[in-house]
Amino acid sequence: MEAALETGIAVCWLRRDLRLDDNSALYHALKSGRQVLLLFIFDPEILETLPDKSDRRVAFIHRQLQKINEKISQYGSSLLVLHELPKEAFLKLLSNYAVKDVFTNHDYEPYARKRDKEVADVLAENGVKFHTYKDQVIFEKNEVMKPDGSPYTVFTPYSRVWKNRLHSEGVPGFPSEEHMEHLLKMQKRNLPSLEEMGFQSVEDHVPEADLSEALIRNYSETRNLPAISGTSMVGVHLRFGTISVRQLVKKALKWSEVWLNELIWREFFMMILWHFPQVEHQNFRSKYDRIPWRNNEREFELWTKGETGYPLVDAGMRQLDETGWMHNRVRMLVAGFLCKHLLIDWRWGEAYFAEKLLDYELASNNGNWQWAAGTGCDATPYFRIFNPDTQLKKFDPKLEYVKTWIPDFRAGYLDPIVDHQFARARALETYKKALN
DNA sequence: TGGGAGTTTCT
DNA sequence: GAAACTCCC
Repeated sequence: MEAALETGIAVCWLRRDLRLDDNSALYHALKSGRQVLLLFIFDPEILETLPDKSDRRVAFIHRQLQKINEKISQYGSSLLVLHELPKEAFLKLLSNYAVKDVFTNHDYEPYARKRDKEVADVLAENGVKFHTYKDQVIFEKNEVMKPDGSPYTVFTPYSRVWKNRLHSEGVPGFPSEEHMEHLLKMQKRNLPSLEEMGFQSVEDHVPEADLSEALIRNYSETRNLPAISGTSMVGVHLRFGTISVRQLVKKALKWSEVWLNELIWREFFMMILWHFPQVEHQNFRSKYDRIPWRNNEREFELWTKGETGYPLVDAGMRQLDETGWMHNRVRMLVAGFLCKHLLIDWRWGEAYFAEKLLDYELASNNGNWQWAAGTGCDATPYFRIFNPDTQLKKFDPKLEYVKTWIPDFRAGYLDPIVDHQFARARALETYKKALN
């Protein structure tokens, strides 16, 4: 390749693709003909929004970067980890290295789009080429659209087109792991410590993803039972890119249509956020702006603490607080309970989940909260209101899950903070009046 | 990827 | 009296 004759290096900027295998941007960087410097930037603008300085996600990222650094030291290279605003980090980088190209993978969130635009401008001003790639999804942006060119806002037709397109195109691979010899040779550097960045190291104990054939095949049967380990726990790994979504889709195609649909829901909500970035703060359906949320702070606090008096709701909220994870069936129940039984704005619940969930992902969290509140696209209708006791009988009849997270649970338990029948009637009345 | 309430049907 | 069905929210 001609580029190999020139002097100057390439930079591969990792963000939420923290892996060395099947990484699209890394693959293209390593094949560019230049030596590749691997870079990660801890963005203070993001870190300062995290209220908990023992945040498990920061610890998880830090640990993953250490693993990557260890791994590439075997190739005589090192990860460079900076802790400053990305724009400034790049200016510093350009003054220390003869950078000719920067490679990175697309990030679709509103803040990331703004950040990447700024970095692209800085690089352009300095004559550096900025190459960006699709990596975290199978189909992005405008790739799955209605025949008239507008974005889908209903899941089922979207998923149909998504699947057709996948079958005709297949799943691409980017075997970056086969080209590691093109990493820039340099002395191994240490990462800034968590403490230096204002955080504390914590046990993150992120569960390993279970990608076994048996689990994925049984997923459609076991996924609704919170007492069973019937879910794959891939959320956090997809969030930070420690697993390639392409590898997951290959397994889904072989073993489970239902599990594949969950992966498509993820892309559906990412597509929605791309085309309708205002949903980050606003109802997808503006008609729902008229709902007079009660927003009772005391009730919200009881909800967060898992003291609503409804066992399955409380067990879920306690699991979330203690582990940073909640079973999906229970997520739907607690979200519906907050919005409908308590008439608290979905944004409050969304913000709480964003703070607590290890697998927090803006597009999915927002999409699913708006789904539960009825304010979103393809959302659950306002009159569909979960009965927390019925859900308990259906999905945890032996109280196994409940007793795991509420060890002192007894038949009496707490008095419900609100009577189901009363709350149901109130929600129907409130929504109906607002939507008329 | 509901549930409540009323009605009919099965036992 | 439980289970199935139906209409409505």
